[in-house]
Amino acid sequence: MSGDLRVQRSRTVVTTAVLDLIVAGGLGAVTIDAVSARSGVAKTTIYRHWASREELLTDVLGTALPEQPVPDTGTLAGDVRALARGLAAGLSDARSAALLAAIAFGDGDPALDDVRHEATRARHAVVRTVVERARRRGEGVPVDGADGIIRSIAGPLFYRRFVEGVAPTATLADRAADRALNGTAVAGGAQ
Amino acid sequence: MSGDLRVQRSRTVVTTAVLDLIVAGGLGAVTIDAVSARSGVAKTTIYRHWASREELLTDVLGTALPEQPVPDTGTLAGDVRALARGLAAGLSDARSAALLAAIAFGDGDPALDDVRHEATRARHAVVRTVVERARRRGEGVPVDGADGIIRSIAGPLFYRRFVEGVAPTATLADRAADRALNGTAVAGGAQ
DNA sequence: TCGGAACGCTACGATACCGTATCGTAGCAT
DNA sequence: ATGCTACGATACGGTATCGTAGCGTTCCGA
Repeated sequence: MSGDLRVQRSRTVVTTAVLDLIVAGGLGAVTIDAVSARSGVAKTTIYRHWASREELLTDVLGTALPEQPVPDTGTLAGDVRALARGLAAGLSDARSAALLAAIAFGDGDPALDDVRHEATRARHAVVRTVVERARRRGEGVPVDGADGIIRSIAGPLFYRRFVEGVAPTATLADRAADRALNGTAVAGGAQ
Repeated sequence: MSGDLRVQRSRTVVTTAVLDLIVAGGLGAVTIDAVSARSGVAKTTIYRHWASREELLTDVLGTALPEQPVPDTGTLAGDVRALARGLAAGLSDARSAALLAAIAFGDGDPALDDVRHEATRARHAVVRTVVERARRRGEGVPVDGADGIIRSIAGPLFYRRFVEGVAPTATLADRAADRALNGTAVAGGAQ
């Protein structure tokens, strides 16, 4: 019924070009003309598949970030450290770092806020899972819970990457994980 | 020699308009036409004082952030907590928050990198001063030093404000300060 | 094979922005 | 009072962007 290879090809090629442009120059670099030039797909064809630039960006931002595997090391400390290292690795890769920046900060266009927030929420869900599991095991958890851990990990790593302009190392990730768990009182556990 | 009130007035009115626009819509909202419309100063006059949009933004970003007072509570913990609370307060004010975002993240235009980095360095200097003073007192200091503290404070607070979209509270600041100092091994102190 | 769908190309109209030119007006200093 | 300087208004050339129209070409599917 709808197995036209041309359609599939156009969509994937355009999507890839959008990601490339985000990596190269952020969301602002994603103009339809630039996408057309980079992908080799005619501008008219792009508009045949997406009604507007906003819809194209929404589509890409909502689907481009791969599923985050949930670590299961047996302890909250181990899981949190794994998550921190995973994020540091992601931020060290130009492609995923640019995508994370686009999702986390946007470009000031409120039209993308919904997708961005949804994608952010999905990223955070992994941490919530890990914390919830630790609670069920009876482990102690920081008083500010998963949100506190999220900010204590993503905060410093994002700051390193996007303000200081340097890719965070595994050592930095470990320090962030360390602080996330040991910096404030724990509660709810058998300690 | 150069006490023309008209010049002074034009410059201040334009500068204020630029700040207003940054608050309202980020660096991207600062177009010369918008500045002219908002300030009531003719576009030609703006160009008589600043050679280009870039020069105008450089000027404003370089001078708009007020000097940060250096806390001196007698202990590193007290000083760090004061700094964290100060930053949280700054991020809770729409005006300074927008300015901090502009300085920290920019808008992708590399032409502003120099000012932004210089302004960031100036902000960080306060933390370095506090840490250096603690070292001279013989206090223990986290192994990753002032940079680690900076990231552990600014990271979570920035994340709260610019990713989660919520103004950080004093409680959040205290937790960040707590984690910044207690999360990782200390060194150099008499303990 | 052949009809319809998808595609590419080019050219638009409509904005928005930068930075400049022109020209007349208003205010400052002396 | 008068000359110099700053200012305002308007218009302009140039570029970039969005999104659309027209038209011919290519390819998929039945």
